[in-house]
Amino acid sequence: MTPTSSPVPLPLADAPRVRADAARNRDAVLCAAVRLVGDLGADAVTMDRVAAEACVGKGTIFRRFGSRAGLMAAVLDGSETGFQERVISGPPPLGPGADPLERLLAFGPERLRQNLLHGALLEAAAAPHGRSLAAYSFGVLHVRYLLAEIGVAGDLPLLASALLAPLEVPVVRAQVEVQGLPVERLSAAWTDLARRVVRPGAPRGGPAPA
Amino acid sequence: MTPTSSPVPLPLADAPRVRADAARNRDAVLCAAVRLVGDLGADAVTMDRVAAEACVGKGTIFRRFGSRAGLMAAVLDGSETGFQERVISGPPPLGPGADPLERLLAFGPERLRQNLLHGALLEAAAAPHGRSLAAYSFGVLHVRYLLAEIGVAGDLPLLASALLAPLEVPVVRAQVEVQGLPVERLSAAWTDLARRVVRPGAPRGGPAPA
DNA sequence: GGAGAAACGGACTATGGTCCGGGAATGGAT
DNA sequence: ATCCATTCCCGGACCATAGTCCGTTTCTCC
Repeated sequence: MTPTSSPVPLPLADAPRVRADAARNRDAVLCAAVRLVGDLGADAVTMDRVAAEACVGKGTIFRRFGSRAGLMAAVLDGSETGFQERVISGPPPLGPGADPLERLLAFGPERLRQNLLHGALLEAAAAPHGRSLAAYSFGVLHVRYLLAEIGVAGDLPLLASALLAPLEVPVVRAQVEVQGLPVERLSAAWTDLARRVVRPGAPRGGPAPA
Repeated sequence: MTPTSSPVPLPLADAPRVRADAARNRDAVLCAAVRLVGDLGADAVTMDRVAAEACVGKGTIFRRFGSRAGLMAAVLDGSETGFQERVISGPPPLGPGADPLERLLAFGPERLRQNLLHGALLEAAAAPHGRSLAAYSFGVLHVRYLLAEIGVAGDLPLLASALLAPLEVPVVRAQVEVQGLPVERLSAAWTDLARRVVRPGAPRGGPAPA
């Protein structure tokens, strides 16, 4: 797929040469982890199990992925990348081509669905305490861009973060799984929220801080 | 059962009589936990340490508090109760007596401060995955009430939850401790958010502007 | 004082994460 | 091509900690 004209995939400046066995093991571990997560669900997967499945020592996993969260983040990477691609270059209204407001109103429910779909995995991939940083910061960046495009004034980074916060996995999980609210209702409430935030009227909002 | 007219303070219908030693141990454990959390911080406190400090077996702690999170919730209880009292019956603008909007705008920053102050403890008190249910549902209830009082129309429970979500400990911790944003800026952004949400203009939402 | 129920406590298990001695891959020298 | 020195990696024993289990102890009520 990648149009690299070189035999080895992009040595990338002075990338410290990766030993062949290391790469092989990394792949084996990731592969085993993906399979196990698919079969048993993220929170039933233990590191020892992954190690055994990949025929690899436990230490190897931790050296390559740092922690359980790191491994889960790697497992998650595929679908998360797909999501980001759909946002960046997919068809409207999620992708470019639609009005920024439309794109925003499409983004929330889509992110919500994504969060519910991969809930366990996303939580497992969250750093010790906090959300999965990569996924989160992409969302903030995108929403912030859309808000600017729409012409919203104010502290855009924090406004974007505030719009994303109600979609966080623990929040929506509690609402859906504990309170039993239907997903459509969450979606509707979120778009309502977004419209309220975006709605013109300049409530105050000083000039955006640097 | 029969309304037992016993001399002990409020047996509460048919409360199963609590054995004296059980109560004593419970107190000892809680006391030790409070002290240790105060001295070392919530995440340096292990169950074994608490057990040793309270001169009690580890099993006893788990029987009484269910889990580490349960114990931490009990430790947290004091300050959380204090916070709720200030909201329910304290002086304005947080307490009753001020306009609902003023109360709302006071509530957010106060909750924010509370969350930053007891961040570690609040996270430790959160159930396996999710927020501390008691604190959260109180906040939702209160904000929901204020929104109704202000005359906001729409899905109030979810709107309230959406207003509270950006104040969640993991979110604000990341913003303050990782990104280094000043607390005042978070406060300002939240009140801006609240004003936007409350601002009249009926974007759509449900009918019944009460 | 005795019977029965409840609680105690610490050994035990499960799991994430660390450490370090042994060993293989790599690149250069012969 | 072979061999050697270096470097990095491997793997599983080891540790810390949350949570469970069950024989023993202690309380309560009659």
